[in-house]
Amino acid sequence: MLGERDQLLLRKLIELYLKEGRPVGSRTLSKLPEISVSAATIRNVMADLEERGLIASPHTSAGRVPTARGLRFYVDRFLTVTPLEQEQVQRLSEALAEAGEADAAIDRASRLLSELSGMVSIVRLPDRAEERVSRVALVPLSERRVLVVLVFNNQEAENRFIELARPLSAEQLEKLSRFFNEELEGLTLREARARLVSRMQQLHADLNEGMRRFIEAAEGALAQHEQEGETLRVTGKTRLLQYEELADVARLRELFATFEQQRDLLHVLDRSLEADGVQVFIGRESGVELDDDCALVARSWSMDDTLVGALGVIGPARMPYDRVIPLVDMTGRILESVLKKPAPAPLNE
Amino acid sequence: MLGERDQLLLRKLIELYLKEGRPVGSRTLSKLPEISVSAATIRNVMADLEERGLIASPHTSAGRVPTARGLRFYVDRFLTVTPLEQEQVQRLSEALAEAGEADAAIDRASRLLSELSGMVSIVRLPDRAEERVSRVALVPLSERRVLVVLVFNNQEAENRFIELARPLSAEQLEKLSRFFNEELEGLTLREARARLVSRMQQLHADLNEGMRRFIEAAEGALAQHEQEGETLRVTGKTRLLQYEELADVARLRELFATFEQQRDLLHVLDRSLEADGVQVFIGRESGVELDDDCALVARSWSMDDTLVGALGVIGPARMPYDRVIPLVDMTGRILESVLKKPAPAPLNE
DNA sequence: AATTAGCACTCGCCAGGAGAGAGTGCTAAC
DNA sequence: GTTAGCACTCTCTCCTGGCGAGTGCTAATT
Repeated sequence: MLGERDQLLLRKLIELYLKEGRPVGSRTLSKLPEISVSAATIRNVMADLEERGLIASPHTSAGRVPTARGLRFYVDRFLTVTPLEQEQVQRLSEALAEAGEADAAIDRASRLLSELSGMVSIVRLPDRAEERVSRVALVPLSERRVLVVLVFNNQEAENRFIELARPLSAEQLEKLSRFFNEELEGLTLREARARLVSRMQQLHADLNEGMRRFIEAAEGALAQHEQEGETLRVTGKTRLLQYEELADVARLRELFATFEQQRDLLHVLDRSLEADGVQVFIGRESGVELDDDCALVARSWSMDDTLVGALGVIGPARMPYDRVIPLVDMTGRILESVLKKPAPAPLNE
Repeated sequence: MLGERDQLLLRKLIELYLKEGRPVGSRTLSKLPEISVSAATIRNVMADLEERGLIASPHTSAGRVPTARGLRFYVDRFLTVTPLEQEQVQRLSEALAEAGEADAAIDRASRLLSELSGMVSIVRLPDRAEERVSRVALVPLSERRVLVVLVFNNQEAENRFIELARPLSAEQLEKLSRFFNEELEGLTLREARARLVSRMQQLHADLNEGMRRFIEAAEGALAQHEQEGETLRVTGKTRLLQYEELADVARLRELFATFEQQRDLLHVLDRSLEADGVQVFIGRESGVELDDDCALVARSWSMDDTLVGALGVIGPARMPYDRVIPLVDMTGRILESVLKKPAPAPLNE
């Protein structure tokens, strides 16, 4: 395939390009201590590499730049990752562990991922509608107002307020509470709604007006979340402004438009769901309408041993892969461990 | 001060500028049907207006552009607002009414404000630490896991999970529940924590180990929110990319940096807290490190008759004030009405 | 046969200059 | 007080001619 020397040259070229961000010329390369051939020879090699589609020249007299394919090759063959600094690992673990709920943990993860990478982070959120209700609590607030607390997997809770047309007695509430817990436990929100509707019809005669109304209202409240349907969180868009290679308003606008779209992004993330470990998508190969000099580093994450989503960062194709890859990996790992089942850690000894 | 004709000219000049975004020349103005004097006369008037600091010319041969002061004058004296389209009002009301909790309503408000204005929206969030606990509910999830639900003002609820070192009996939980409700009702989170600490010491002897631990854990859980301290929500930053007058990466970067800072922004918003109705800050007059061709339209909003925050939009100084002002106003109004006390609307009929 | 030095060539970038277009300020006439 | 006229200024665009960087090819070298 590719000779030893050719590989070395490609490698050095890419490393230089990643560092400096400018096209690399044959003379520059020839001056490197690792390289003992002359500029002319390098030019010949470069011509070959260009033919293979690994590098390209922006114009006749501008040195060479790695193509998406070249970078891909580099990442697959040459890259050695730099282990994450202990300090960063520390920071991630603490921040995510502190967050009480899964939502909060995911939120922090995306923020930190963006901050530590200096790029945009994307996280595919688990679909709440798919999670299973483990407990329902009714908290009377006033004569006509009741708080419904939905607990999912014993890990997360959501609140819904219900306004009553007429007051309910404590016993009635008690009865309703038992009813909800018996009926809804283990169901997803979607199923729960359906169940309520069907039970209402069955039990119609046994229920009094007030309780029926309450169940109706509860059924409406369950629907609340379904619409929101935010399945992708994109954090830190504005960080992209700092990269010179993207410093062009028209291009940025396009990029941001892609983020809004979400569909494409989700699609790529889904592809990384199947694979193990960290995936790197460079340029258009991702299938996204991403600029050719953008890249996506992603990793899937699971909750309770089922895949639920993926997370990653998007930035310029010219990014420090050796640092970004372990960062994404570690964030995924930590997030997983935090979300694993009700935290088994006892609070005080 | 300013003659009738001079005012008309200033006004027309600004309207044209707002519409076209380019410097306005004397010839262009003279062609307007409302204006019957010649270009030469207009030039004389313009010289006066320039002397007063109301307009300026970017360079010798480029027509005039209103200064921040000129715009200010325009907004104060000439502006007639266009009432909001019924459809938009509808959309706002519905979206905000649907959101169950205050948090969600505020979230939607900021999103809509940004979307409908096409600019950045900023909302100063009420400080959760200042809100008063109206109810505490303990929901046992498993032997060693309890969900604590904190209800504020009967309108919002937050959840905290607590891990127990050893199981508590149902009676103990019942007792704790009563204890929390009696002790904490009407207190802010900060006060609640303090109270828990002091009561712990007083009652030390009367409590058994498990309950003491639980109270300790609860006290820790209360602290969770205090750190987050996000007091300002900025939504839709990337919309600014579409404005030509800001289409410059360096400038955008600065702007975004200002948004991150928050301190300055909060300061300006606070100024609008004191005033009634919608406030307009143009350019640097806001005191923010805002570009001179940015403006802020803001309005304070209250909850239960106490001022809690402000909301508004930031965009190019050349914005359609006649539409933006009523939009900000209406959003504030609707948000207020939605957050007013537990919604009195009965659910069915 | 592989490597290298040499050299003509190409292209982007920048400075300088010319011409067009827009708008002004001033002056003199109305 | 208003207006027409005109010289002037300034930006913008297009063109031009170096310059520097880097290439591809060829012929000489090892």
